[in-house]
Amino acid sequence: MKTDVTSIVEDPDLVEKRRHQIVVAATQLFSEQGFYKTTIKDIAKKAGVSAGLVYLYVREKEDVLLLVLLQVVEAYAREIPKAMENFTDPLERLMRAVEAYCRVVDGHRAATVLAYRSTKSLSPDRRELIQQRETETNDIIANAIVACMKAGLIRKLNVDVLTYQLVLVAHGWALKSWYFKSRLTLEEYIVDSLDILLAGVLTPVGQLHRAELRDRDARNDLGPRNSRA
Amino acid sequence: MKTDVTSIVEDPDLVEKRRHQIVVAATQLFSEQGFYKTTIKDIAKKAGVSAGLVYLYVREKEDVLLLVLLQVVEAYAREIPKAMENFTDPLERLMRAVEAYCRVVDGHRAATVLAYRSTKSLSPDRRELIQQRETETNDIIANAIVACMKAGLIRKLNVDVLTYQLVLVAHGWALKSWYFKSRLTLEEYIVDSLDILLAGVLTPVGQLHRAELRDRDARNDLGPRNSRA
Amino acid sequence: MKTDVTSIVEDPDLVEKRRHQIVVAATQLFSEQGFYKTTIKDIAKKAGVSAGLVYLYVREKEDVLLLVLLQVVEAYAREIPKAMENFTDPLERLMRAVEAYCRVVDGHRAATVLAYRSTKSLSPDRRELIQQRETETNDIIANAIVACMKAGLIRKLNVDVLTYQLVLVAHGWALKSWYFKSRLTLEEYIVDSLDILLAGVLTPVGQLHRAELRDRDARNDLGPRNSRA
Amino acid sequence: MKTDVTSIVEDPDLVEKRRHQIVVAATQLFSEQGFYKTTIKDIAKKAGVSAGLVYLYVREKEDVLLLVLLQVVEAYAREIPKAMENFTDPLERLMRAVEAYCRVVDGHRAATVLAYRSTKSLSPDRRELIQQRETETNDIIANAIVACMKAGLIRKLNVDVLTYQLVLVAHGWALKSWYFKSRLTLEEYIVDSLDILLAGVLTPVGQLHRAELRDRDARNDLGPRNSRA
DNA sequence: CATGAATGAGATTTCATTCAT
DNA sequence: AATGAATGAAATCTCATTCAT
Repeated sequence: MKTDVTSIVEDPDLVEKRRHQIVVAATQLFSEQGFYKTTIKDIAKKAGVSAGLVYLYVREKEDVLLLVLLQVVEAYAREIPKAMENFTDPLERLMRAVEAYCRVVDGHRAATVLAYRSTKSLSPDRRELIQQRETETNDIIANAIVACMKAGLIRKLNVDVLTYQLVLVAHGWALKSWYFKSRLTLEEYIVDSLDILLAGVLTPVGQLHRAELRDRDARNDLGPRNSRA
Repeated sequence: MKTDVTSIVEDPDLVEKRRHQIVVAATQLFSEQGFYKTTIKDIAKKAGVSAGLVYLYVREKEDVLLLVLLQVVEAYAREIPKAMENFTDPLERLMRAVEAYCRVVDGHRAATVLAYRSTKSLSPDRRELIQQRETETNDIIANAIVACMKAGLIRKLNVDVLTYQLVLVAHGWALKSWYFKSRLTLEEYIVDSLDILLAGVLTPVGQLHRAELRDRDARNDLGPRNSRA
Repeated sequence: MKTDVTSIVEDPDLVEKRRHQIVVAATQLFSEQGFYKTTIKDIAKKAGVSAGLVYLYVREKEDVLLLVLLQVVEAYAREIPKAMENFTDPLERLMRAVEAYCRVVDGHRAATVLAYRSTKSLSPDRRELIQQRETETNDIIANAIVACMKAGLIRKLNVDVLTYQLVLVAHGWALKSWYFKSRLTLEEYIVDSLDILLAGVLTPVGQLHRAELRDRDARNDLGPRNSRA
Repeated sequence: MKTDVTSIVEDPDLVEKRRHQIVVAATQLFSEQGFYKTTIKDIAKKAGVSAGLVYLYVREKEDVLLLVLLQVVEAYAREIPKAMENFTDPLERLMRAVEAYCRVVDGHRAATVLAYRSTKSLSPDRRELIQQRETETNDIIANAIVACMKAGLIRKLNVDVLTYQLVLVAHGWALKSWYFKSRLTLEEYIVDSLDILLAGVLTPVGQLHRAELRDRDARNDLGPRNSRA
């Protein structure tokens, strides 16, 4: 969770607060104009601080990008496990994970696209840091798939490929939002995507199990968000 | 095929030749270092010409990027129909299309990633040009899906979502090559990905039909590449 | 002893103490990295105070340099007369003066070099202040030479030139310490330098007189440091 | 003679010419205001070129300083041997060398002072380059002293110390010009300084020999510049 | 008195673009 | 058509200095 991005300022609360200001401003600007067309002065102005101040909280401009990207990948790493934690059924856990992933992406659409566009603008070590976090997130999905497989709900198949297909579902929502936005809601997108992919990978037992889950949710007023395994 | 990129030089053959030199050099450099870290001088040196010459064939640096990206999306628009043209069976056409897409992406891995990273570095009008071509390519896939649906091979579902899922399969090979390269061959990736997606979308009739296609290919020594519907 | 460098703080003892802290830190840093590469923060950190504090005792950064340089030239003005005060013989006074000069320089090697390098970094009025003190020191040497001349110990010659030659002997020890350090001790340097210069300027009477002084010192256990005229 | 300072521009004549422009402007500005207070824009303006141009001939600002300082130390290394080359008499060679040294210093007064002030502003490797050249120059003087010693003209003494005393005579003319300028001509300074130092180091034979040289010069109308051993 | 966060002016350096040759 | 030297605008980053606490 700790970054190597070091600050001249000591007070950790202040660092937190200032960095937040900077990251919020930078995320928007980077998304609109890209990393290189955004100047430190732009960021400072939008954040309501002086240009020099930025350098009290960051060593170089690239650190701002790192901070922005870390924010996203750490949102993934935080939100997805949280969405799964109250469920024990393997299939439900997998579906919750994908759903949560899509929702986090939706909440950070700009930054997700930014991650695709700008990770290579980072120096190798910073880039590795981001990719490592991303891999950790993917492992959560992969583990959920393996659990389904062990429970006989998903047929034997290449876990890496399915993992990436699910991940790309989530990322795709951000990457192609310019195309989807006028055609689908996020909920429809999630349901349709899962429909296609799960239909392709569930065993007959898995299909039955999925139908049961759907029935249970339909009986409860509570809706899927609060269901228990 | 026609670009708005105008050149001072008249002789169209020379323009063709010089632009090719420039695009080849630029593609490699943009992929390695990104658009902004690559200078016109870098490109000129790698292309074996002077910096000034570039400006005889291009009005601004961004035009070079446009030329590079056009090259990729036009490769898509050229190769995918070609891979389908000798086939009439709707399912086979769809599978050939996806396979061809993946192969073109593989042949332009660097440039495909570049498209994700750098399309936003273009001015709005140039960006639109690229996105329009991309949409055209997607339409080829979408039409193939619709054809399958009409033939009762694919069940009713959201065509846009499936289209994008298939497109993301192809792009994913480039985007995540750093992850896949050590784990899968391109062929395995294509087969596994189609396996998952088709299993999820084919109707019972479609499943049967797919099995037939597979049997036919297995009987021929020719292998799938030369089979006819 | 009085500087124009004014302080916001009233308590003179505190001013004294704080300035000492600052000067000690600054001397070392300026010597190692030069005036411009040394930041106020560097100085403050090494002095164990805050950056803001420095500005309670100094009006601008240049004042710190002035303080540092004043410290050296005032060490000259203090130490050299002290080394002469117990002697009345003109030749001995001159030799003591040069010897003392060399020793003070040795004790402030870094700051002496600094004076050569950085006096010009001062504003004109501050620079003049330093040069004036330096001239005062030189006058001490010049007067000692004139005394020897009047006593018939040194032949008629250009006093300014000899003065500067003697001064440069002292300064040279600091300026070229990178060259001398591995070849000579300070004592050897002083003896050899005086040997050369005095041999060149003493009258026959002066030569005899110098021999007498040397004999006297040799007879006393006391050694030259404590001898009386 | 060749520097590591590399230029983007190929044409060596142009490089020569531009660098000369730059060095002339920089020498004056560095001398007046010091290295750090002089901006690249100042230099460019005084040289009558654009700021960007400077960077076609130099990689960093520090390279300009290196170029300026090299110019001086190379003038030493060029002029001093030239002043000696037509003479074979060891004492005459030594005197010519010192005289030439003083004249070169006089011609580069500003840059000589700059060398004292600013050598430490160079990075270690560049600094070493300068100091090495300086040592080479000193070796010329040292060798001339040794030759006199072997010929029995100078008494046994520490060659390093005498070398530096003679070097400091030359440098002193620049370092203390603010003091000397109103009191002495360069010629008087040279004669008086040599008078003092040589009187102190010549053997009786050397003294006689020096007198002979002086007589010979006095007999010729030609004056010392054209005399032969 | 002391602190240290904040400011903002200013310097170096890069590079797209032009243009004389 | 081609070259490559020259320009000059713009961006990053540093740091002396101030000032609220």
